[in-house]
Amino acid sequence: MNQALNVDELLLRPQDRIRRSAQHLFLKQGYTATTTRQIAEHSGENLALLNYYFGSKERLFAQIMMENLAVFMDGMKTAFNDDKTALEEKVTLFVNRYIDLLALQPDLPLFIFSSLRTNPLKLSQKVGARDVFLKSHFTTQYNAAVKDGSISELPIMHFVMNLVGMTVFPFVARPMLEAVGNLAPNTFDKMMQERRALIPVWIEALMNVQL
Amino acid sequence: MNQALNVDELLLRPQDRIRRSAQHLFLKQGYTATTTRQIAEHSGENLALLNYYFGSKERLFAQIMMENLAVFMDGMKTAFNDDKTALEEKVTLFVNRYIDLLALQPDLPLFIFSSLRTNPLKLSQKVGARDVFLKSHFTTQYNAAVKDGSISELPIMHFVMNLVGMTVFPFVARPMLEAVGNLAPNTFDKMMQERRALIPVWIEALMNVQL
DNA sequence: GTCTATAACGTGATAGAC
DNA sequence: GTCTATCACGTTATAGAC
Repeated sequence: MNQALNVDELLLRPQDRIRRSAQHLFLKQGYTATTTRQIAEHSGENLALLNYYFGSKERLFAQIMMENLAVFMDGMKTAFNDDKTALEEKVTLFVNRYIDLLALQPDLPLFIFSSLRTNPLKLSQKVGARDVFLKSHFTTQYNAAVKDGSISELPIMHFVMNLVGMTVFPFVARPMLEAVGNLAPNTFDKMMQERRALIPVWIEALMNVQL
Repeated sequence: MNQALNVDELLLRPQDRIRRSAQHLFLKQGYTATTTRQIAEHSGENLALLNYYFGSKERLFAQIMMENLAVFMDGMKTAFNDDKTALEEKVTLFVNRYIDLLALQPDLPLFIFSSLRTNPLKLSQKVGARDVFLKSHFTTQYNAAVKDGSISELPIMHFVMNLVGMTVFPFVARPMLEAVGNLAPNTFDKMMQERRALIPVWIEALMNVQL
């Protein structure tokens, strides 16, 4: 009974263990600060298998990077493309989905933004990202609401900056926020739970501000 | 007249040129991705001088890091500690100051947040950061305004998350925002200029939201 | 597929001449 | 103070045995 491995662990192939360790280390430390030796040791696999399965460190990173970008984008996709929900419901869906995701993967946003800065995506991949948002049901609804005057006139990108900023930014700036606010260990997580209810109310207020 | 160096450049000592190049490269690439050889070459100085003047790459980085953290914090300090201005004016000061700063140094926030994640500051330095905010005139004003009911009741850290999120976050997420919004090259900068006037109005609306 | 051993190179740092 | 030359080591990647 001192068997530490569970069924999942036993079923994992070497390439999956390597991928999982790469995911963990790249997100925590970034590309250059993570060595192939660290990944091999952390995964319990042989160093040479990394190149056998993935070709190179760079190709392994690209795979991890794209998987995570897809996960990050998927939060937008599912919240913004349901054509049965109203604008306000989509905002609530978005906020809850991202706070769920980032509670489990708090390093995800900083990893994505850092990686995008040094390693900008090719146009083809950007186009995917663009369609997820600009061609979403959300965008259609938003622009229609502006036009019929039910919300104030404001370019949708300002709206997105506010929504994503209020939801995602705290996870990026967490150490600084905890320092300047002298927050106790659990306080940050509690505040993010409070923000599930707060952000939608704030966003609605912003949509009605007279500019 | 084909002399490219100006007076400033001529007056710079070797240690200053190294520091300046380190500043440039560390902010763009981060600690591990920047080599001492890159810094030496970029500065036009000899590689050995880096260790002669700064002891090690790590000590050079610590110096750059603390200078930049001080610059970043100073934006908060000056905006929040003038005891002659009202709450709303302090918000406007804060927004303008950070948009000015980050227009010149767009990589600063990502550098700070990445560095703080992997290299958390010691308590003594955090205490400095804490006092800058928690003991500021702004905090006193805010808490008084909550108490007398002139703004809605909300822990000040939620307020800060919103203010800093709306102002600083776009610079962190810029590549992603440009991709999802399909923004033309100059559009981002124009939007940030628009936000100088928008954010204070939004913040005031948030302060009056009934929760 | 998996391993050991090693190649080929880049890194931070320093000894020692000037 | 400034330079060249070099050390000692860690890095990614691969050849070749099993």
